[in-house]
Amino acid sequence: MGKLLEPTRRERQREATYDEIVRASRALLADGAELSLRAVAARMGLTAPALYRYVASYQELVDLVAFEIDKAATETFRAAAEALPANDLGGRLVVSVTEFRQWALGSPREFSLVFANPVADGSCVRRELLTLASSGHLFTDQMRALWEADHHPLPALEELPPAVRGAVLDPLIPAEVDGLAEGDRGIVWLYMQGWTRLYGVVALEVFGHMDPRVIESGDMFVDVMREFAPKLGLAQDLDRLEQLIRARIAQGIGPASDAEQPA
Amino acid sequence: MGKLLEPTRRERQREATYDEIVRASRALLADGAELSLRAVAARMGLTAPALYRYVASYQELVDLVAFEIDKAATETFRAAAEALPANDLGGRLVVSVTEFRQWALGSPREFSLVFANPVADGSCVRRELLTLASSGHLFTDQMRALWEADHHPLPALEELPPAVRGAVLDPLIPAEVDGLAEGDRGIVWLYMQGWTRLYGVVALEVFGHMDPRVIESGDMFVDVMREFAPKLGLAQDLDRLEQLIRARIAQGIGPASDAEQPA
DNA sequence: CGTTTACTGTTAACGGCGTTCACACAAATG
DNA sequence: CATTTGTGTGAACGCCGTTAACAGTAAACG
Repeated sequence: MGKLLEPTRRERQREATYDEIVRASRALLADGAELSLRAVAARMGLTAPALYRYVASYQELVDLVAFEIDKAATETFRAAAEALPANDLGGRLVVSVTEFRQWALGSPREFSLVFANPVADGSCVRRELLTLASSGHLFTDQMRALWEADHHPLPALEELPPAVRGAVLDPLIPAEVDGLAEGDRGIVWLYMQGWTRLYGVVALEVFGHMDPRVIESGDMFVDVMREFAPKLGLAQDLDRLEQLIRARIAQGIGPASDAEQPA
Repeated sequence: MGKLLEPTRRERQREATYDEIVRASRALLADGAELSLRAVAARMGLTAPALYRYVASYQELVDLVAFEIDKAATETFRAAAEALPANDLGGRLVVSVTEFRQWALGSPREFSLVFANPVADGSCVRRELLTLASSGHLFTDQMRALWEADHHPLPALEELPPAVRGAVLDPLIPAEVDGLAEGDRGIVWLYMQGWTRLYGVVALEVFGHMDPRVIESGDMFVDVMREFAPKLGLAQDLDRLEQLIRARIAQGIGPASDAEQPA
């Protein structure tokens, strides 16, 4: 395995084709069309069977596209955070998850692809996708930075149920735990709790199983954030954080208004 | 429109066919197969176009089946509640939602059909479905009974954000608010909060976007319940309620073990 | 250099899907 | 009785994922 350098011409070409597959797929979704092998192929100017040189099945295409969509969306969440001062870690986290919500509401098909795509049994490969989710890493990194700055109280390991203790010691979720003392692994449980709360509101809102007026105002989202933030040592910041959320919500749904580089 | 009595022979026949459509659809899902017009028709011994005499489109079939599945599942949630004394309203609620979780984990396709089926724009018809959800009515009825028994504190109307105030005064969710003073409409906001929390854990678990060990143990579900129960005046009952949850979880996934009448 | 190999694309075809249309037949209606 | 209404069929259209056999072109090798 000694070909680290110099990707051959063919390899570059192949990589470019993968990129084009992803671009065509995203364009399809953005146009409101269904994601299908045939449609992607047609958009690329080739026939459906050709795509089988790159993905083994439709599901694999979905996984590929979902991964890349999550990755690209995460960059917008990160950008939103970086509009705030580097020392406002609470604000950065809150702004990122709010951007996540706005993205989800504006891109429901994409959200479903990434986050409502049953991982079911797919034992090996799809489990990795869970651990590799870009957005997950962003949020957990932000939560960790927050804790390392103020060392707010964490759930104690010995208070956690056995299964949770096992899960936080050997995490299967997208979280970086290197250099984290075992005694501080309670923070991983906070990751999971936070993600559960966040996912709940956003999924419910995206699927429309909630009063439209509450979706439109974002009040349930704010409510969930206010309830969870104190666990991250942000109790005294609640009102300011709510203002940050509402300011972003007021800008409307979808990407903040910054487009992507076309080429 | 004066034919209230005596459903004609044809009407009875038609109703029976609808029943058979639902039965065939549920059998299909239970067999792990996909729900499709052709498969349902084949299972009934007829051809696909014939189904268009009963549903206008595939989506309408899905809506019909989803509604009936929710209705049937709700009866098992209710049955679980009624295994407890009539005065243990907190226990009944907790046991019902636990049954809901176990059902969801054991019937992921059915859960997705009912609760992850984007309601999106379908302005008129599908909105009604939201309001008619049987499970929703069960849970909100139980929460209301709980409040009427002990009058635990409710969020005050004037503290609620304007959009929420509007939503609780004229609710679009499956909740019975007749005979509920306007000043007590804060309970509707509790409905929404509770449903959001519950939906979050369960959907995340069903879609597998959570550490499998935490799903298996049910610890996140327990955590969410413990966090929310105090809002229903159940703070002093937490440990007992957790025992109820864990007892049911220990019985395993799926319907408690009581089958349905084969007819 | 030429030859062989590997890669990338094609066309044709299979079975399945939702959906439409023209048509046949039985049952209720007058 | 004749007529309308309801309920089914068969054929067809255009999608879909997927497979198989085949062509051409670029890289790799002797």
